[in-house]
Amino acid sequence: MVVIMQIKINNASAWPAYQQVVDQIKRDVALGRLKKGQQLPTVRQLAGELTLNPNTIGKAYRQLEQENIIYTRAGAGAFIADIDNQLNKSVRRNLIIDQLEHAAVDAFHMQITKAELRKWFEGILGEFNFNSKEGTSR
Amino acid sequence: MVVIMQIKINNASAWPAYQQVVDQIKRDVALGRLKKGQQLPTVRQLAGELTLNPNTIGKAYRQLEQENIIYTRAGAGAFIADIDNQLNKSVRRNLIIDQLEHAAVDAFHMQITKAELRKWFEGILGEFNFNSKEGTSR
Amino acid sequence: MVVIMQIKINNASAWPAYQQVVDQIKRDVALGRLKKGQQLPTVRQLAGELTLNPNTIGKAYRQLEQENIIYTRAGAGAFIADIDNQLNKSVRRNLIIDQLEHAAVDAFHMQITKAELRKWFEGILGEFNFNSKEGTSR
Amino acid sequence: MVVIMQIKINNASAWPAYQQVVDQIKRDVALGRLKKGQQLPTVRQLAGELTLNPNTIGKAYRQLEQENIIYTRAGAGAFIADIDNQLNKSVRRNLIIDQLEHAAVDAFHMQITKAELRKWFEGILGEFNFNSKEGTSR
DNA sequence: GTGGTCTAGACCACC
DNA sequence: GTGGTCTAGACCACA
Repeated sequence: MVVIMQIKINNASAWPAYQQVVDQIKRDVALGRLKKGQQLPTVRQLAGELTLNPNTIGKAYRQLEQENIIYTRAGAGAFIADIDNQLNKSVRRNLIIDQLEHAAVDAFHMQITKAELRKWFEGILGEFNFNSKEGTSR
Repeated sequence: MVVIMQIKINNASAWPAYQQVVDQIKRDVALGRLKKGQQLPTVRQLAGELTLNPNTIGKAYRQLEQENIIYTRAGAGAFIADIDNQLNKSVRRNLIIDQLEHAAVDAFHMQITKAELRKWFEGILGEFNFNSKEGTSR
Repeated sequence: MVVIMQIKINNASAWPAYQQVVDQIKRDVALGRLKKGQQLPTVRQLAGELTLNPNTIGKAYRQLEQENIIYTRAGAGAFIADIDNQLNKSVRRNLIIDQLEHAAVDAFHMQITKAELRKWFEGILGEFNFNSKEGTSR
Repeated sequence: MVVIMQIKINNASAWPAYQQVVDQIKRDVALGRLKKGQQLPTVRQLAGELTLNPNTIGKAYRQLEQENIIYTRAGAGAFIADIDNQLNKSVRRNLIIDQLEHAAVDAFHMQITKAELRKWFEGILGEFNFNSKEGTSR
């Protein structure tokens, strides 16, 4: 009943392990691999698979809960939540724009052309089934 | 001869101070506000302006030097370097794509449409004088 | 003879399921929807309706009995009790004041005006048939 | 330079220790005892005073940061943030109303009169300097 | 069984 | 010095 996750932890990464878990679960939700109501692996189970401490997974789940990506019920498990993150929109909008600008700055310093960067960007957008007035446009 | 920097540090930001300095200098280079050969403020001078510890500025300059954004000459100061970051292109390519994807994931969770995200992205690209039209500028 | 309950369990809520059952029954008594002597559904019956574990309902009933909101008769069922919670009044007084103060603190951090908060409070009081006019009703 | 806190932890309470720390700091901010920019005690210092583990205090500080009550800077300390919690307003509005209603339900079961409950409520409001169009009205 | 809390003690990045 | 991350292992409430 529990989903099989395809999470990989890079110990050499500058990002903390719990953050990598958060990011990859958010990504899986965005890509449609995880859907509303699905149960996530238990804390202990995922900790075992990734050879991390259960506390570390617990921290990741707590952060996901706070972002309304999942909800957790002690004694029951952790589940993908319904999407309702209209909140904080103004704050997060800036975060997203910051990320895009940051990527553009780095691209400049690598002498990447706008055309190339655009191509990468469109490639990523293509992977998502956005809540799109664009419906079947791809 | 020394450039006047327009750097602002946000103490409440999640990013460490030295990282904010690095990012804003990289951004100014990318936007053309800082050009090859221009001298940066001394560590102590900039530390004074931003009311930061000189160690913090020193760390920022060291990172910029490592990324070949600036070069430092003992007894002379720090200067904007010529662009030659062809080096670890494949590594950085992935970093940029990661950033773009990360932004897209966050956008999904905010229920932002592809069209809107594309608009933001183009807006950012518009600010830069990218190599596309300046292929020979170095 | 058995009352039809209008209880809803929110799985995504931070409150445990048994607590939600307790709260809603207490609320229904306070609002006059449930009256002295009325029989509650059996544990199994309510568990079935709410798709919860009978243990969970059992725990809720046990807590309600302990608070003298209901009484249970072996072989007969659970019934709404007469009000006689004069007992640990001083203890509970503090609990209520704590709740009110907690709400006020949260309201402050949301920059809600006193007038607005007062309006909400009066709105809630209006729903109840308090003892003020029913002094002799028991 | 660091504020002296008047926090007390009740080990017998049903509330976890870290939650009690969060609540009391929020309360002190709301009551005006802690003001924008003030530095909080260090994690280790407060942990020592309350004979709790530094991790427990760290958890409390992290939660306060997420609620935008404070901001923390590794290597510098934790500070009271500027108020800007306009976000989540609709969500939190319901939380506050839930708390008020909960208190009213409990008061009913204690046979407290509306007048008495109102008196308590006004007593609490009196302690706060709300961002009030009521200015000096008290 | 589940997740949540807490402790003890380690190591790291940042200032 | 600061806070942040992580581990190991304990205990608790909930389902």
